[in-house]
Amino acid sequence: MIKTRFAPSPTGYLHVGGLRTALYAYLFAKKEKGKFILRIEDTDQKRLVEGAAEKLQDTLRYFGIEWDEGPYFQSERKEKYRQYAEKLIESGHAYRCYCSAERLQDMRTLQQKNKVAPKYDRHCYKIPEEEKEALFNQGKSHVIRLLIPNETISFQDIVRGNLNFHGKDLDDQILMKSDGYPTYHLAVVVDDYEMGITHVIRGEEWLPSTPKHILLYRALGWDLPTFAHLPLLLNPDKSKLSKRQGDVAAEDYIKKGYLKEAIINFIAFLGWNPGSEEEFFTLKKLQEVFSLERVQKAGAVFNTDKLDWMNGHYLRKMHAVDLAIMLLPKLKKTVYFAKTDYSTLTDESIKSCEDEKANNFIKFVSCIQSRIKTLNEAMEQLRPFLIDELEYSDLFFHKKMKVDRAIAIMALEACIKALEHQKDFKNETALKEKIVTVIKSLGMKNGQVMWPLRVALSNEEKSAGAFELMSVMGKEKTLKRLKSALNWLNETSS
RNA sequence: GGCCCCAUCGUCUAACGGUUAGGACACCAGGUUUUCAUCCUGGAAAUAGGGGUUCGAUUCCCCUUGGGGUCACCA
Repeated sequence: MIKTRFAPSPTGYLHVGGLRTALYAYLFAKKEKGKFILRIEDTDQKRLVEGAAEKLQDTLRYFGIEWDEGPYFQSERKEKYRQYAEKLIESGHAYRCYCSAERLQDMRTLQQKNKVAPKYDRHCYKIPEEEKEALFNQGKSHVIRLLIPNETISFQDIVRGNLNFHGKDLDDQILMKSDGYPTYHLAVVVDDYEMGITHVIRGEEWLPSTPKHILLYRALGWDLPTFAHLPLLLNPDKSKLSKRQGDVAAEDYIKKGYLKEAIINFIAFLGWNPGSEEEFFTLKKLQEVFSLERVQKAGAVFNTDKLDWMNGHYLRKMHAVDLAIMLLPKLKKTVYFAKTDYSTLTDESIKSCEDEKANNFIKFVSCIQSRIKTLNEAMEQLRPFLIDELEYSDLFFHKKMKVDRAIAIMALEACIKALEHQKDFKNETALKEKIVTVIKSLGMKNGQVMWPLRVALSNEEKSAGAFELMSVMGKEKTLKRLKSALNWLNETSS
């Protein structure tokens, strides 16, 4: 049976690169009707972050990536690694090293000065047996190192094909640290073997250490799993995706108002494609079509332009009621929302379209639905519906549409005049007719009236349409807003 | 620096020896919506360079160049 795993170390948050690795490992397991397990690699006591393991699990679950087994914690399996390490010493594949950090540092400095690859000089391997025994009996603090044989190491990788390394280029890797914890290299091999992992799916940054793992499998007499090293996610400058150049935590994108469906869909396509021109895939559909053979070799720049577009698509496809329910808790966290008429809304009232308030709210949401790329944008565009006073800005002026202060003032004055005689504000068609007359009588272009009008009503670059806004707000509020916009235009002219 | 990996429009990618090198995002232009957005139509935009192999190379091989990863008692 196919079995994959995701094995993050709990250092704080789930990296988007990690999310993609987890996704691919999960999708592959599901596609092959196998199992996906979660293992927490917490062997570095110095880097442990409180609560990180729980957060990691929450985030994975949020995205719908559920594991069939685990989470296993490596810190709870210490004894196991120790036993295998001892076994490796007995079979001559590993040895104890008593070198101090200072000696190692000096050695490396010298090597770097001489421009040779920094590598352990096997000092402790070469010392006489009696001396080794004496050191051991003294109980001197030590590590256990893998004795790298001088031979070629070859293996197959699903995405990269046949790969060759040579032992002479490899360092005698530390397997057990002096604190009794294993290093990643020992722990990953032992666990992948004991947990029956058939496919090791991980990032390309692990490629250089894979030969060491192969050596361990061989020394322990175990069959090799299949390896698949995934291409890296990149910064715009093509370096490995890093915190420095943007948000890298999966939660950051949730916070920014991206839907999990969009994030999953987007990230699945960074390094993989289905071979067709279809591009919208749910997690479920991905489970049916994913294959490691179609994984890209080259790294992919994490460019969120496409994520924006994709998120907009998912947002537009949502039912307005669902979107409204999704937006409500976010609105409740803002400072202004509590002061509005809508502060008493609840999920239930929206869901059942209980009263006028709920219905209005849903209407607001559907007005802006086609104009938003993220939930955070939705919050911006909802403001003009909810609050009374807008704080205007130079948004009124639009070069391309030839709207300057004078034009805006003229347009708004005429609109106010025309609308003052309008009784029925519910009827958008009637409102439209009124404004058309205004445009004609002024002899202006459509945009020269429509732009300042919509800005006066919404104060947003993108927002619900002018007629939608007027009909939702009603006469009194519409005129009040237009007048205050006119005031602003007059007052700020100088 | 040693070792390793990679290389198609700005970005994500398709084309597993024969295509006018396709799609998507972003960008630009036009249309619909008498506005912004949505939506529709169109446009500009790529096989890093040089050698082979072949009747024919984006595709296979080699070299160069470029980029990246990795070389810890971190994962």
